[in-house]
Amino acid sequence: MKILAIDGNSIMNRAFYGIKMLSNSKGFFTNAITGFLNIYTKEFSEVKPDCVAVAFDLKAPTFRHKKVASYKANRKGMPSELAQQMPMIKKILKAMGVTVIECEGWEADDILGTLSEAFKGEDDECCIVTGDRDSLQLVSDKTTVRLATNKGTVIYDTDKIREVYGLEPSQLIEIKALQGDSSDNISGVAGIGEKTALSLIQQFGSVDGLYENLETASLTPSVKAKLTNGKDSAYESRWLGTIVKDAPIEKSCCAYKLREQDTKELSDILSDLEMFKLKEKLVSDSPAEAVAEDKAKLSDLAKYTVRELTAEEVDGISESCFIYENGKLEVVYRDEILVSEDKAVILKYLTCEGIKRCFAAKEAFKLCFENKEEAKNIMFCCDLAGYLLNSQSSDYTCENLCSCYKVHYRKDVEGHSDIASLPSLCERLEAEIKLTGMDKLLYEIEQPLCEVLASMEVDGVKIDIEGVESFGRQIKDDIDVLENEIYALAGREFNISSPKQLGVVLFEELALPCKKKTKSGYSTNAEVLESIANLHPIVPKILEYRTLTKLSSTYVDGLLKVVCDDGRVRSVFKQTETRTGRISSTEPNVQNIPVRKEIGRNMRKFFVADEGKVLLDADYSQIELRVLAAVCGDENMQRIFLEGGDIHASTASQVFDLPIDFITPEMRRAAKAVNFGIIYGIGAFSLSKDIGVSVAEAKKYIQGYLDNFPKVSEFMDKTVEDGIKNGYVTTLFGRRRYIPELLSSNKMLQAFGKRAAMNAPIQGAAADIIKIAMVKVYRRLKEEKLDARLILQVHDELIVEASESDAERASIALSEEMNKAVSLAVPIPADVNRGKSWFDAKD
DNA sequence: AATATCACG
DNA sequence: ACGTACGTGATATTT
Repeated sequence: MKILAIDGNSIMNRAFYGIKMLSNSKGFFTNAITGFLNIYTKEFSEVKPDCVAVAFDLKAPTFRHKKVASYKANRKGMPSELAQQMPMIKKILKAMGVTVIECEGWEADDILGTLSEAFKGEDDECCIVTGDRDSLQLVSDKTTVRLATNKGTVIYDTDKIREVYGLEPSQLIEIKALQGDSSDNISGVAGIGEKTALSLIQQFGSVDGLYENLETASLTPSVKAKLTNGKDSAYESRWLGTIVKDAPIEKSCCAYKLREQDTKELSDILSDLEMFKLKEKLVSDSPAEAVAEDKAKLSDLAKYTVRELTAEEVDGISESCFIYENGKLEVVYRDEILVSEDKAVILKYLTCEGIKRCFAAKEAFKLCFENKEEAKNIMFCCDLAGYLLNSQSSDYTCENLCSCYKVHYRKDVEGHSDIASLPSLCERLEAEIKLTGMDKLLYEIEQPLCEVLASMEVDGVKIDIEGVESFGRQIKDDIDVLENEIYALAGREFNISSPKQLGVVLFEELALPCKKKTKSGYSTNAEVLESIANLHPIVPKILEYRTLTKLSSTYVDGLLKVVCDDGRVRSVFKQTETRTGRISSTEPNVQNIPVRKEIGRNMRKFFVADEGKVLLDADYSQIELRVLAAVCGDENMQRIFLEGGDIHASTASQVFDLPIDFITPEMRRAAKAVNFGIIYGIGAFSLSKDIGVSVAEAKKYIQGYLDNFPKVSEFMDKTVEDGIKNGYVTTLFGRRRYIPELLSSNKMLQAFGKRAAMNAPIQGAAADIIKIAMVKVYRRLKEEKLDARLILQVHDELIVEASESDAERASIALSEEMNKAVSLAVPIPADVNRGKSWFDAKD
């Protein structure tokens, strides 16, 4: 009989620290479980054992055992992120049919020792899997130890031990007796370390042998003295370090045979933990039960037939779900799955009166717009619902949502699993949305917005390609010149874009002071370079080189790569990407086109209006601060906005207690930095860095600010408190953000969680507001039948392309709808400008 | 695939 | 003693 005996605590520990933190939507950590099961399956398939046991330490021993005293004394409580995973892994193992052994008063390695002793018969074999070198003493011709290390498993048999230590496995105990082991609270002999212990045992064979010959041995007087003094301790350590081999556990192999897997239980636990990859791996490992299970379930389920959708029957479809992707439409209606790749049929379906639920509606909206039609009666979007329910996830596929919300994923319907599962998934998500009070958010904001985004994506924005090309040529010439100047100043050629090579040139060859390091070397970011810019002429050149290459590769080349044949770029606006509720933009990202620096701002000259049209640019001013003033209820802060003054100057005036005319630009800058800092969950250190004052000074500013606006302080405290209590924080409009980091035992993560908790209701509410504004603007422009369309969104800024004749009315519509998007305790004015290019339309 | 950097709100 | 503001996406280099 061959047994696989695993040290559960040790492997969980190794997995926990070896794998980056993973947590599911509920904030439950799963990294140790994942790591453990990966190691388990790998070892199982390599060892091919007849039976398996996983041993765990059990706390709170009720009767005396030699190690009990030291056990508690020297072991720090494991972090809560790991502790919470321990009961789960035991449950999972039990469901897998694996024997879990826990024995009060004995540690896991004692259990392993006992098992290795029990499996010493002629045909027996014991493979121990652990991360703890202690267990190496158990190695014999019947027992191997498979040591889990950072670099994979290392197998120790008797020969390997001899090779590595030059000792027999059992002599490892003797080493420990002399050397000790601080992690196990074993003292050993004071002053004897690894080297000495090894040479002594190699020479004398054992602790006994050593002390018997101590008088006559040729040892240095100091070592002799240490040994004499530490004799008692050596024997005690030897006793403590010896792994027990007679723990009171079941010793017959029958007890450790794999039992039948409880597939349902296992699959439920893993779904609950949202560990879908592992579920697939483990559950499909026992096909017999899984298939039987699926068959049983199948008989209760609707049997779908699949056929082509015809144009004639479309109008008769009263209530259905659909998925439209890659030109293919799938509809589930009653007990049929209807498919079509015929554009006319698809359009007829999307524009018909029937009520529709769907997955990823944007593509369908786009198809309609491209054909001058409008999709009708799309009542529910699964992906958007899933996003609202948990914005942390990165995967809103049908299959994943089914797993998260325990909806049976219909793998049985060949090639149409997603659509076959959609009706149940919709039902489940609708209930969940209602339960969480996010109905309005979904039905009045996100879903209508989806159509707006589709329209923006279809329209795109016109690019002055020749303008970009000529700007690019100009920049590339400048880069060439700079490159040569830099090589000349450095005295050699190197890759300026490589932070690694640049670091060597600056901080070694030119011996400039290195201010900061990254984990792989010198930090060479702009902040560091600016601080040493006046120490060597090469540094400003490098900064300029960076600015220009960024412009050239990301903006000039990057933009030219994505313009369509008609000279417009069509960014993808992603609606389920950010954790705060903002939308994001890709291919190209139109939300980070340069504006702050003059040279970069030129790029905006090439985002232009089509012939006969103009661009209208409307942006909210200080929307986030206004949201803060409104939600925290601080009348003092609200009054500043109601009076319509300069918010930064006014806060400066209040915080420094000076009339507004006495506020210097310097003071205003400081107040502005504090205002931003407050929104981000401020820290004195960062503020001090930002405005260049001492940390103490920064602290005073923050304190002064919070004293002046006490409700801001209260609001932040309350938000964090709610976040800890509920696991999530919400915006004014009910949007949630789950923040599992708040419950972390890692101080850094927890601090991050607090900042995120303070920021999310502000950034999130601002995102909600502009989304509402977008829907309103979109509807208003349509209602007034204006030749004007929303084409871009940059978080607090909307850009409309309008015909010259309708520009004035569109401009009014834009400003009115943005101003009255929501009604808060403070106004939210939007400033509108117009021009032939984005550059011109800014102020 | 990860890291460093830098563009935006 | 340590790290140090929130949220994104694209690019080049290095592993």
